[in-house]
Amino acid sequence: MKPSTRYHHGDLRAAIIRSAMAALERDGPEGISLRGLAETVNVSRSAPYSHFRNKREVMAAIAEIGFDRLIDEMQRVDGDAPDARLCFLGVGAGYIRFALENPGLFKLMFSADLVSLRSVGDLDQRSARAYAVFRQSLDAFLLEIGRAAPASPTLQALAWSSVHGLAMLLLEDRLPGPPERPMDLAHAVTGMFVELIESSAQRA
Amino acid sequence: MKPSTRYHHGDLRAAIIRSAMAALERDGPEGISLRGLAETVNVSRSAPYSHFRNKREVMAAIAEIGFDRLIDEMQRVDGDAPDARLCFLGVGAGYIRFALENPGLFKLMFSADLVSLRSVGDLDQRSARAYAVFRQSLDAFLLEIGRAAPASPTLQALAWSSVHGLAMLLLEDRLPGPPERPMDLAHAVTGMFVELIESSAQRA
DNA sequence: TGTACATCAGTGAACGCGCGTTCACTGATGTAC
DNA sequence: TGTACATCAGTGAACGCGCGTTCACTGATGTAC
Repeated sequence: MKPSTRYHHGDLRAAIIRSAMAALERDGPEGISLRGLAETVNVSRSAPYSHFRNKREVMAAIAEIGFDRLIDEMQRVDGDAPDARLCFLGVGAGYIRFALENPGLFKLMFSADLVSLRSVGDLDQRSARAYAVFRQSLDAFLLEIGRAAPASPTLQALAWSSVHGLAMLLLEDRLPGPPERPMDLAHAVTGMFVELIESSAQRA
Repeated sequence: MKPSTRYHHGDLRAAIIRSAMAALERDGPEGISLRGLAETVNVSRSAPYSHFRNKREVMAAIAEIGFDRLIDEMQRVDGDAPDARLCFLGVGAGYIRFALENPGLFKLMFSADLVSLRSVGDLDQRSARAYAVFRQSLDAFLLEIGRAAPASPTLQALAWSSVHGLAMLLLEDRLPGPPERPMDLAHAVTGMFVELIESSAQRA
């Protein structure tokens, strides 16, 4: 049985996406080429065009999966306690862990040049869902500590920016004195954010 | 007088950098090519190699200038009061303003793929200086409100991440419900960060 | 159960493009005498 | 002041590369009769 000799691949679409994911982590978002993907999957250069209209569609498909995985990673709470505080900490840490473990994918997802959300409905929707997960866990935490429940747009932006910024800086190695255990820093930073919110809530 | 016909350009190095800056904001970091720069400056394709060893050196030179400008922008404090709190707010807002006004340059400066800091001594040094400006204004602010003066690595990372993350999300248009006046959000977010620190300081 | 046929995933060659970089060269400049 | 010459910024052609995409095609598949 030589599956690589078959005329019809079987599930080329899935194979291309799988290969694209691998290339993404190997060479980064810029390193992906349809020709390269086709070669990896042992298929002619034009074969991918039976499943995708163009390169942008492939990139969008990958980014879509990326947002699903990001959601999974955020919801994989560390502890098991249904404590809103721990839950929010888990979401924040999950966000950063996802970025560190899938740097290429993360960069792709958050690069306007590479994937323009607005043009692809499904992608836009999934990115919104990822954001909703983050926002809801923030709101639940606020509620738990007795503070004005739906976070203001400003607080939302501050919380999201903190996690996203730290992920970005760690990824691009732009943090002065880069930590040898990045996730330790991630936990420390999210922990400090939570403490700041808590102490400010006690005043209100 | 036809300066474009001269055999020797005069100051090709500066002209290339200037042209690169323009291309950066027009097409983004990926859109820059040495050939394109040469063409813009009306010079042969190989001419740039009299001033730069390769493309990486051009990118590094631009990024270097970028960090200098970032420092200027951070130090262009809004008010005139030598108030450490206002100063820190100005630094944070300056950081985000710089990113919004020079998106291509900002992305280049913080992209590990495009410019590897570690390999270029001068660049590394200037990026460190930019970070120092930020850290010092944070420390001054902490001092002013009577809190443990040199910020812990965790607090440094949180502060830097907040500003950087917000800049990045605004730049890549990844903030849900993108604000029509981004700098208003920038001021609100930095303002909230400062308030959180102040209220937590009152407890200690 | 057997055969004609429509479908469409995959082929292979080609189009046209832009890129970084090298190399032998040329011509302007300014310095030493 | 005038001239020989070293220097080196800039030329132009070429090398070799990888890319996205198109197009007429072929061969496997499965359905209708």
